[in-house]
Amino acid sequence: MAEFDLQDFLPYLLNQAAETTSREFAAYYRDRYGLLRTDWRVLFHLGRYGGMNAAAIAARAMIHKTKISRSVAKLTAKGFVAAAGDADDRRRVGLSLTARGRAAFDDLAERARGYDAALLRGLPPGEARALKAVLRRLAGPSGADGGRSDP
Amino acid sequence: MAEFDLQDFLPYLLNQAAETTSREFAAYYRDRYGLLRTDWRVLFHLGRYGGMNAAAIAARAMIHKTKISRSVAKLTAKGFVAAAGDADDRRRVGLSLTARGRAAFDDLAERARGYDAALLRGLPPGEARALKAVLRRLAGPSGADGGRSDP
DNA sequence: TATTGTTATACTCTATAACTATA
DNA sequence: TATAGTTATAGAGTATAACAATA
Repeated sequence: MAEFDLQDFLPYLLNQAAETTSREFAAYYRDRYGLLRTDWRVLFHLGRYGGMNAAAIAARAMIHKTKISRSVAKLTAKGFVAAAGDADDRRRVGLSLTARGRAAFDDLAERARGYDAALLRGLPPGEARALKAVLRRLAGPSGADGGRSDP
Repeated sequence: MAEFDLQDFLPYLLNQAAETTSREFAAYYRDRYGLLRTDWRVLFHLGRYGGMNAAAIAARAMIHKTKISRSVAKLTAKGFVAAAGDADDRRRVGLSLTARGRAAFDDLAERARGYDAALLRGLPPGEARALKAVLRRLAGPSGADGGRSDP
């Protein structure tokens, strides 16, 4: 490594790659369904894993509960998500997709899969898997050293 | 690939990895020098490549000129950057680091290098290089297919 | 007292249009 | 007319504190 460049700095590279690769897909769910990033993630979790409450989404998706609260309100207003009271603990709200939400999820999940494949086109399958494994490690609860807690 | 998960979606993985790996370093330049992300990138470019005008930074660093304008104003107010008029074209402003800016750059560049190395600790050097090469390709001016232009 | 979910608030990041002063 | 840089504004993303309702 001769001279250290911004193009050699992993956080910068990751940020640029994340921005570039997100742009087109984000434009799709925005233009087609009026969703923002958190909305799409919440919708995805409910579609992929079935009904759950806000805390469960928060734990699975690493999204703060305040963001989930706002996304759920929006998704409910759009008719994508239905809320049901929990008889055992009335603080909890069971969330699930409506038929319309399910249709949006089916469309978006299929497109996400195709979009992902297109991004990785040209990489041997083994390298693609290795890349994702490294990214999962980097995305884990630590920076260059110690742990971090969800604020 | 059995069931497609958000953890398998490259834009999501990249975003999470970028967030996690940026956090600690961003906290450092924020707490130590009162800088934001764009400020650090502008400072880095001036330190790494020498004096240049705003348009040159914009071209090299993929930062929009409006962001550069604000960062330069801030870096100048902090005494990190000095501006000099261009006799040939008085619209242009030659930017360069002051001694204080140079000291901050030296510190931050060294830390960036060490931070980067720490993030990649555990990866064989060849894999680290391959990772960065893939990220540079993904960060390039295309998403899953066509090109994009700097708005 | 603690937990689930909401509301309020602020800061950061990005995008765009409109402007100025020069050319 | 076109370009270098500035200012204004809005939207999107993130982080925290404080709250109501319930446990």
